[in-house]
Amino acid sequence: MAGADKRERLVAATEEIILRDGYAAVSSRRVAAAVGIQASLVHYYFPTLDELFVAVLRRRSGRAVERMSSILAGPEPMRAWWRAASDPRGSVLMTELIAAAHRRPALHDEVARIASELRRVQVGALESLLPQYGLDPAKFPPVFVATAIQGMAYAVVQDETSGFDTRPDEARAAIERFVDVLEAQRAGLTARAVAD
Amino acid sequence: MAGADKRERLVAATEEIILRDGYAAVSSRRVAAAVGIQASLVHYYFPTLDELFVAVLRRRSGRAVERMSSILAGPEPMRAWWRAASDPRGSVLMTELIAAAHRRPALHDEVARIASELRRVQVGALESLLPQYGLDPAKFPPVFVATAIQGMAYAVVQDETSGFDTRPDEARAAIERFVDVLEAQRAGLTARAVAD
DNA sequence: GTCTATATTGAGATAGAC
DNA sequence: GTCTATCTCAATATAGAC
Repeated sequence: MAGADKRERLVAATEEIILRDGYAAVSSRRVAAAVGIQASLVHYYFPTLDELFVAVLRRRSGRAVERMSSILAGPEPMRAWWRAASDPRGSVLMTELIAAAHRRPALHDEVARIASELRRVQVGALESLLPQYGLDPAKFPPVFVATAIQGMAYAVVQDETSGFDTRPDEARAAIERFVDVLEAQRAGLTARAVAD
Repeated sequence: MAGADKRERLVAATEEIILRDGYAAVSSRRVAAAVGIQASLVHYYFPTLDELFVAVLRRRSGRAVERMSSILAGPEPMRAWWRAASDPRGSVLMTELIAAAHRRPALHDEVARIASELRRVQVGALESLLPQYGLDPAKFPPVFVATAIQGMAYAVVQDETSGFDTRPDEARAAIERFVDVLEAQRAGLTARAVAD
């Protein structure tokens, strides 16, 4: 079988295990079983488990910075950002990878690099976007807004996927109504700016 | 040695291990070493590791609901809430326990119970508090506000403790300035209400 | 590339002496 | 309560045949 294909299947299987049972459930045996091969072959493709974890991260967030840039340059940046941030699979996976990075230096460095670049892109875009949304950057600086979006997405997804009875569906609905208001405000404000 | 004391020391040691290296680093051997006893004695006090994890949770959040109630009934509810939510130790510990609960049903049920009760108390208090802060519950319902506080605390603490270069210190400062504004608004509004 | 076999380490948990 | 000793299982990783 083609090596590239098997690599891909191993990474995909690992992602599924993480999503289903958490990062601590990942082992060469279990990944091998999911793909239908022997455990030692996992080590042929990924000599250490750390490299497998890093591959899972890269697969998910390889184009994360570019995607975030295009989201922020698109027609409804806030709505698109919220949608991307509150995607259950992506959010849960990142939470798990960050937790796993606790004891895996290679993974930690990679997560840190991506987190830093994403924040840089977000802050840069928000500097010009916030006034368009009618938000005063003196009151709500870019880092505040970025932290709020990311944090609320974490909280909602975690409660949803963990099955906590904290009314996360109501929270999600309220957040989306707020995004509606923001996008409507921006549409009004930018229309007026064009008219001037 | 007194049994209660040793139990307490085991739970405290487990908490330290979780905070330092994550929940996956907890093992009977490692906890025993931290306390200076044999691994088998850990199983004498906590027959299964699940019970040890639950004990860590109970120790931290045994009075969590009462504490949250008194925070919300205190003089500056938002400030106190933010301070409690953004405490690094508590936040990291809860994140790890929720992740560990992924594969530990007993722990999951206990976390879910506490999360649900906390949210109920928070929402109940916010119904009367939000107007005092000048926040329209139609725009920002209690579940929205509760999710925002908890989520932003998660995000800030995670970036701070993981050492991510996402400018979490600036985010924390901006959030605290916003809390200042909210508390000042409430002070003004409630003073006016008393004057009427 | 893929396998079998194995070295090594550590895990959770139990038995039984003291 | 606390220990030593041990069972059983699974982990990462490597060696070497094919």
